[in-house]
Amino acid sequence: MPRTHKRKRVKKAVTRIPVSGQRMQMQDIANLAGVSTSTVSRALSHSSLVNDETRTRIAELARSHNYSINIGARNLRLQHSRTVAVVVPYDARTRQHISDPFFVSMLGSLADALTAQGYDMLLSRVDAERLDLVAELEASGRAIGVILIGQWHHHDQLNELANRKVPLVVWGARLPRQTYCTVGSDNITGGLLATQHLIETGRRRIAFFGDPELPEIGQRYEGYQRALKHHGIPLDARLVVSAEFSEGSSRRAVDALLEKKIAFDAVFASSDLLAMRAIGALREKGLLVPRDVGVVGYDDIELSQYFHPSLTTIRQPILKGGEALVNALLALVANKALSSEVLPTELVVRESSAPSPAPP
Amino acid sequence: MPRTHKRKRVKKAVTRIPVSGQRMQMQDIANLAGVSTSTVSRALSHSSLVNDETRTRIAELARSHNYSINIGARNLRLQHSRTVAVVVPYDARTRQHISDPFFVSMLGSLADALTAQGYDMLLSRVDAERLDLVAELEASGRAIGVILIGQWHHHDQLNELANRKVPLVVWGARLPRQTYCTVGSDNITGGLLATQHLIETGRRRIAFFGDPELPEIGQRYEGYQRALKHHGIPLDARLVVSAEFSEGSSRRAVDALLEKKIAFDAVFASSDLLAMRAIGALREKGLLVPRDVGVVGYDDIELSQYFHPSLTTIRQPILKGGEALVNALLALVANKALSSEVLPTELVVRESSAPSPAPP
DNA sequence: CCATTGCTTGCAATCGTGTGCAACAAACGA
DNA sequence: TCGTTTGTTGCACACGATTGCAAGCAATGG
Repeated sequence: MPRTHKRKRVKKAVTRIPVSGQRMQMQDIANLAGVSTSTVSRALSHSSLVNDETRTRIAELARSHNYSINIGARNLRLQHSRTVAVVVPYDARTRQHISDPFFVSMLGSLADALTAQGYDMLLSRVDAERLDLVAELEASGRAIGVILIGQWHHHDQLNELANRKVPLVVWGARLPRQTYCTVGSDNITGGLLATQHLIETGRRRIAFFGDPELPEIGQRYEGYQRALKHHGIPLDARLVVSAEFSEGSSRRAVDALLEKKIAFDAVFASSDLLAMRAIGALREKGLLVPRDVGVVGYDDIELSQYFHPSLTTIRQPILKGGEALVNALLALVANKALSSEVLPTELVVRESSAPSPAPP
Repeated sequence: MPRTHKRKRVKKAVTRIPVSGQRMQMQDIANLAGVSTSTVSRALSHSSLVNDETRTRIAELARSHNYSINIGARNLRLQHSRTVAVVVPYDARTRQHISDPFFVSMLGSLADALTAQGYDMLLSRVDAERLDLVAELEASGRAIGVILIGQWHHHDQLNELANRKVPLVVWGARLPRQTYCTVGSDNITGGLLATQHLIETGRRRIAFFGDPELPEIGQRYEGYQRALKHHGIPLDARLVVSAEFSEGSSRRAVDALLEKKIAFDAVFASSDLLAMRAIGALREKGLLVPRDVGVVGYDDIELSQYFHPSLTTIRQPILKGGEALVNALLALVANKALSSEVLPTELVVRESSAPSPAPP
């Protein structure tokens, strides 16, 4: 025998009484206007199915009672949303914050680009070792897709995410055997320009600060190598110091070179932050920039021009980068064809690389 | 005669067939487990109403099919959400970005504090002249409340928002006749400490860079005044230069003082960014810091210690600030009693304020 | 005068999840 | 044997919006 239920609930009375302090909803506007919620819905979405007079009356009521449509309910019904997740991976061991000014500028650029297209931005910090968690952001409907700032060491994890069809776009380097979409700048050319510039200002012993294991840094290192080769300067592996983004590593890098008495007359630092710290460490050791050591950074963060000496650096197109990331993600979500994008970089010459006097 | 509808839709078949590529939902898990969605819902929310064996089986199924619950639907049903909006006002005329490193660090701190409490963070940029728009974030259900970074000139608008019962917490100064809740640092003491320190290092002609019309800056200026008074130094209004946050204003401030031949031997800049730019401008004019001019900044952003000369500054407790903002907002949303909070500030002495040699 | 057309509007179902109540089964006590 | 208790599960409705279809009304044409 099938189960039977005796209880029959009475349909909720249509006339919702708007309690003071309660959130206004469509039914309330409908009551005020003497129409149904259908009409209110259509009026507010500019449907042509509503009489002009009715539409303006409803719009006026909605505004004067500062009613805003409930986004959650709307998203549920429409089966989509206009929220994009932006994820900044962090290192759980060091509890390192969103700190590098370059990433921060990128955040601002993304906020602009998303706002311009009418999207909301959900900002998330995720443990770099648990990048698989970003899938949850999309699967739970929090966001239609994910923009990841920085690929770090996690090429494989990212490939796996892409294979699982997680809508994902990454700021970083384009690598071989890559199934996810990246937007980034031309790191090889950037590294080449920086190194070439130091060579042209008379330097020969150019140190490289940065971790070439990171894809973007690796490509800058590639450019560094090419420039050396092109000018017939032998690569000295001892000049390559794997400084990380963390505090103090620039100092350790400088110390290491000096302690081992490895001569150098220039530093190509793989970020402006590293460059600035390196300049500080050099100064502590009595070495002046650019007199004793020429320095070129990377990113062209805002402070580079106010630093002393002002910093020669490679500018990454941040504004374009943000826009490109957003466009790529939206294309991906819409199932449109898309390919990874590489944006141009540019050398910005300032004081920190001024030519050194010719050796005696 | 009442309307009648002939059409009667057939109830949707209970057995949803999970199409490949379609998003997994609760009904699919229910089918797989051979139970109803009610049981799945209860199992996933750890209700004690579900048999242990059933619960683990369902949990296992959900995990292995990487199902995540639809947050939107859940929020709609539960009438709440766990998303907090963080708003960074911007100046529409200058299109100025989220640029001041201090605000950025605050963003990171907020992200940490929110994540720690299990909240999502919606990051929004809003035209500073249209702060009323932040109400929409809450009214539309996007967020349960708003954390605003910086009150700028908009005390009245913020009061109005609070009067409209918009759940809102602001990073900034506590002002008289304020109906909204603020969290901020002790700007008066900060200004006092900075100025006192410059006086103690032998300076008498101390310029103030910043716009005292802004509440926080105004309080720092108040501290500046008190320190001067306490040491019997007359206030010279010509030394107060209303530099803004925007680029180039520090340079203009320095130029203005020099052109009018107003003597000064120190600068108290109301932010580290201003201080760094001021030092750059001074150097261009041949004035050395700290030899000719002692400089103290405000905020203690990360780069201050790497700057040359390293920057004496007033440290604001950013980590505590982020936590306090989040706690205040959650208390506000829960209708708990809460009051504005003032956090302690601290003088950090570095090179830029080293004592000048005694005058001959 | 009635059929047709065009313009507006409302009914009811729907999106995916949570929960009060009812129902069923098993265990228990009298 | 039968009522009661305890533990587990399902039905049906609700959350606040959108929309296909049907229906009402006025204007129009034959």
